[in-house]
Amino acid sequence: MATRTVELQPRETLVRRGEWLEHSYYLVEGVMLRHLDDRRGERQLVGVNIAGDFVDLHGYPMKRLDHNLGSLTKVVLAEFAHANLTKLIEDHPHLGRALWFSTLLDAAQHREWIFRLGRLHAEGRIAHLICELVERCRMVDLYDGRNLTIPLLQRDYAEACGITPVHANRSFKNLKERGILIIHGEGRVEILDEGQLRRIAEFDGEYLYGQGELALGRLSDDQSEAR
Amino acid sequence: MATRTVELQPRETLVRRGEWLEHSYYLVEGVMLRHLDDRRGERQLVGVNIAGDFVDLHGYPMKRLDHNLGSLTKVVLAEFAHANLTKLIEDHPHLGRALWFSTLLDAAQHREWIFRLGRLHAEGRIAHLICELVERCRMVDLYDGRNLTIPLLQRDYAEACGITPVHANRSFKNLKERGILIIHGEGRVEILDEGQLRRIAEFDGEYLYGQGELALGRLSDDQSEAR
DNA sequence: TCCTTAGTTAAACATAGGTTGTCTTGAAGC
DNA sequence: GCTTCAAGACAACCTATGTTTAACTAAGGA
Repeated sequence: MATRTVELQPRETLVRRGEWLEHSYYLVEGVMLRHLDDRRGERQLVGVNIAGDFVDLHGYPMKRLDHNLGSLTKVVLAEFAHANLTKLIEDHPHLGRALWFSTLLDAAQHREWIFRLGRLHAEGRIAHLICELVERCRMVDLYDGRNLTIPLLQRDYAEACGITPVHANRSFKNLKERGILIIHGEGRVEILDEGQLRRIAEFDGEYLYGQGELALGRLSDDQSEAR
Repeated sequence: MATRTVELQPRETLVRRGEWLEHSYYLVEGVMLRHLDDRRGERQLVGVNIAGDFVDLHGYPMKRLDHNLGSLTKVVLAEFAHANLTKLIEDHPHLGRALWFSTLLDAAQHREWIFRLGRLHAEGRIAHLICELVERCRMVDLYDGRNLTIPLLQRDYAEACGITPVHANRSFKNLKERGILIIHGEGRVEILDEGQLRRIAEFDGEYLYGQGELALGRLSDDQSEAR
């Protein structure tokens, strides 16, 4: 059903805030970042997408995006025309609900990001973000049990956590001294003590709705579940 | 189509995180708050709902909520059974998209809350929240051009903005001294200089999708728009 | 080899915001 | 009338985080 495949180099922009859309994109491979900019041009990340995410499906009912969307790594995207989605949903209402559900996962993640920024200190915020990414990578078999291989720079962690790069650096240093994790070059993060990591993050992965739901990645398995 | 009407007294809980749901509620009158709790029981607000909002429609595709939902004021709710929504959507796919859209408005607001917490200082955060509430009240004719009449306490502003009540108090004092707004008792906020308020909030109301969209409040007007 | 650049590390200092405690006010109850 | 309580105001002090600047490292190009 995809109309075509699109590829982006690292750190390219796919959609800008306010743009009107007639297609949505499914992320086949790579990592993408969603962000808002403040008046001085500083970015606030509002989401990270990995392979298997429908990155701007909300652009289908909303018709334009309220944030910017770009690649972190080299990415491969499958493009879907909104007109085709409309037809699909009218023919298969349960698929419509599955797509709806997948956009609500974003909202649930957003709420957890609000919690992270509002209630946690720098180390907890970084820990929480890493817990989320580990958990989501685990769900799609991109986690080897020890290394998170999403090539975010310390600057990116700072932009996600509402802190400065300098302070992100201080925090990573503390986390390393406490034996919790080590950030290596090229953005590889080695998790040494996931239990403690989750504790300081006050992390509870329920909001990722990992089990028994209409997860998009397993769409084909659960048509029986619908209705 | 509503199965029944539900009323709550101020500061009562309607749904708790993790609860399984078979109904969703449309807020007919009053104000509701959505929040997550940290380990010590401190609350982080993740949303404010006013009359005209479908407060937990995302509980329909998701089947359970990842956050708590309660009343701020006395509220009147209309209850909709999920089974009825399913039938409605299958019979009227464009209504399905309108409902989907309304849950995506939440997500857009969440993103702006992330921005607020990540990029703004205390005064800007409070200003941003007030701008959002003013704008949303204006959209449903609940704003008189000068007074925001949502009875949030300074404590509530603090819980929404990720600061302490003491610091919220300091910030309100500064905003008053700068001639921007005055918070009166019982949560009435008098806006003195909306232009400056929006400036320090870096506020741009685009994300509320106020015009020309499938706003739920005008569902009946725009069936022509659908499809 | 040298230079450049991006990313990171680090120290010194400045400030926003947290914490604690005290005081005032007004409403609710007796 | 008196208490009690919640909300708010405000001051003193402390800590987390921001800011600035500079140094260090690794990769890549000339």
